[in-house]
Amino acid sequence: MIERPPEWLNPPDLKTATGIQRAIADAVETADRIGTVQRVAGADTSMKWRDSRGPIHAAIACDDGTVGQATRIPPFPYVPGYLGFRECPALVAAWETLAVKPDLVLMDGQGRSHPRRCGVACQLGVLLDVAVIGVAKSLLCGVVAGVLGDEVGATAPLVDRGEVVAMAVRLRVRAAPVYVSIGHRVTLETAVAWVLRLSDGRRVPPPVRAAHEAANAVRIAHAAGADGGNVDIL
DNA sequence: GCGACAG
DNA sequence: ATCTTGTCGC
Repeated sequence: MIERPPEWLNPPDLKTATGIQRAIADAVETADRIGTVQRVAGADTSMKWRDSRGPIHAAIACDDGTVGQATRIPPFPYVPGYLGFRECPALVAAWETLAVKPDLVLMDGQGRSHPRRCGVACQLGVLLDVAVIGVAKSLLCGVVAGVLGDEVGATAPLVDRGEVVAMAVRLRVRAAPVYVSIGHRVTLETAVAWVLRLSDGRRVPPPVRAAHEAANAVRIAHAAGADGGNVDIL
């Protein structure tokens, strides 16, 4: 049984990055009651449109406003089921630029809800040895069992080949759910509790949004030559 | 064989 | 994933 968090956050000022950062910090203040987590971050990557062989820009956005970032050339184009092998090199490099490491990371993508039960969130968690929760916006495998309620906070299990591999969670009314799954060192129940705690009434939780924005910023800066065209090829 | 397919 | 323009609702 999953307990609903007692209170919801006020919507942040979405027009500014500081608004998002405040939302994350506020959420962590009330969320650390369900664990020993001190610092939360979001992780995401960005790339040029229709250029699945081009550089991958990774960002890890922490709740204190610091951002780890890196750019890498992926070893192969996008193939469903192999995303972790494309994104993890850049993500690990971004992690290494952080002076202070987070205790919990919300990764944009699947964790156990993967054909071989090892999505990008699992891979990242193992490589970094840190707790990771997978937050995906669409499905790679599995079907939602039963009916997902219309209300914010509604959940329904995602089943693949007889296993519950994730939980569909509605974070915004009249919006599609996100799929929360185990990444690393966290149970599905705890993962869902964290996502609910960190949510602010929008479809995607603030840490993932912040990481998305940060990764986009890295890509824009790279395109403008602000990084001197620096790309470490692995 | 056919369709589906995170980011 | 990313790009672009327009429309709808609070």
